[in-house]
Amino acid sequence: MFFGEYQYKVDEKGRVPLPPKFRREMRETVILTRGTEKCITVYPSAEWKRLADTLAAKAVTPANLRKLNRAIFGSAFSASFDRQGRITLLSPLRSYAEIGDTAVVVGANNYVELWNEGLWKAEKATAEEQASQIMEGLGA
Amino acid sequence: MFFGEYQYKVDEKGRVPLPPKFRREMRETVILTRGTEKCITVYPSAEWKRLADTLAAKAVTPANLRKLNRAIFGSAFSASFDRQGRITLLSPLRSYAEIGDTAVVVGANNYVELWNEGLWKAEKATAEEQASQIMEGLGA
DNA sequence: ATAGAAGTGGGGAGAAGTGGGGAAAAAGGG
DNA sequence: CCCTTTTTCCCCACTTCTCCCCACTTCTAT
Repeated sequence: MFFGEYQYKVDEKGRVPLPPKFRREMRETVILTRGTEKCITVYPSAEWKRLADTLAAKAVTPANLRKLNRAIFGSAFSASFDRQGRITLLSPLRSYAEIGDTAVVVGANNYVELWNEGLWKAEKATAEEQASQIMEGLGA
Repeated sequence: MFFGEYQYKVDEKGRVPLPPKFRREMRETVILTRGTEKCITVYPSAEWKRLADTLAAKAVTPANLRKLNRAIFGSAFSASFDRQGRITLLSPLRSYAEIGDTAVVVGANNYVELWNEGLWKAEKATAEEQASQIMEGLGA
C-alpha cells in the first residue's frame, strides 16, 4: 500500500528518487504510463499485469481489443531503479506531465503518481474538497 | 477510546509524546493525516484502514475514485513510537497545523488530534457552545 | 523518603538525497 | 563498412537528515 506525499528534485538526466517505503514494495521493475489526469502513473509490475488483464477482459470485440492494446501498451514504459533508488523519466512522459526540476510523488493505495508541483496543488485542493464532502455525509 | 486534553512540548526535531494511556491503545504504528480543521489527526492503523475503505466505497466513477485515493492516501503518513513514547511530526503536517514548540493532544473517541495551542482554544470555545446547543436539542 | 514512571533534551550511526564521472551501447555521417 | 559523436546506463562520492539510543530531570504514588 502506497501513501504519503513527497517532494523530490529531478536532475538533469531526468532521474527521480522514490521514497524508500515505496521501493520496498516495488521489486526492481515498475511500469510508467500517462495518467488520465496530467501526471505520470507508476505501477508495480504485478499490479500492472492485473490491470492489463482486467481491461483486456472487458474488450467486447477483437477490434476493440486491438485498440485497447495500442492505447495501454503503447504508452507504457518500464523503468528500473538504480543503486540510489531512482528511476529515469522518459521525456515524452515527462513533458506530458509538465515535470521540470521538481516532482511530487503521491501514494494512491496500489499505485503511485508523479506530479508537477503546481498541478498537484490544484488537484489536491479539489480532491480534498470531495473527500470532506463525503465525510460529512457519513456523519463523521 | 481516547479522551482528555494534554499539553506537551515539541522539541527541535518535531517529536511529541502521546499520553501513556493513548500509547497503550496504539500498537507501534499510527497514521497521521491533515485534519479537516487545522490540526493533525492521529489514527491507530486499524482504525485508519477502516476509514479509508469506507471512503473509497463511496466512489461512484473511476475518476471519482482516483480523486478520493489522492485525498485519502496522499495526505497520510505513518509514524511509530520511539522508546520514550514519542512520534515525529513531518514538517508538511506540522506547518499545516501551525504547531510550533507546543502541542495540545486531544482525545476524540476513536482517534486523536494534535493542535496548536491558540487554535485549540478557539476551536474548543465554539465546540463547547455547539455541543451544549445540540444537547439541548436532544433533551439531555 | 524512595522508587518508579513520565517528560525533556541531546548525540551518534546509518540511511537517504543529490550531483557528477566514465564505460558501454546506440546513432549518424563519411 | 568504419569511424566519430552522442546518448544511456551504472557506479561512486559527498552532504544532509532521520532514526534510535542514552541520560537527566521532574512528578507521582506508595
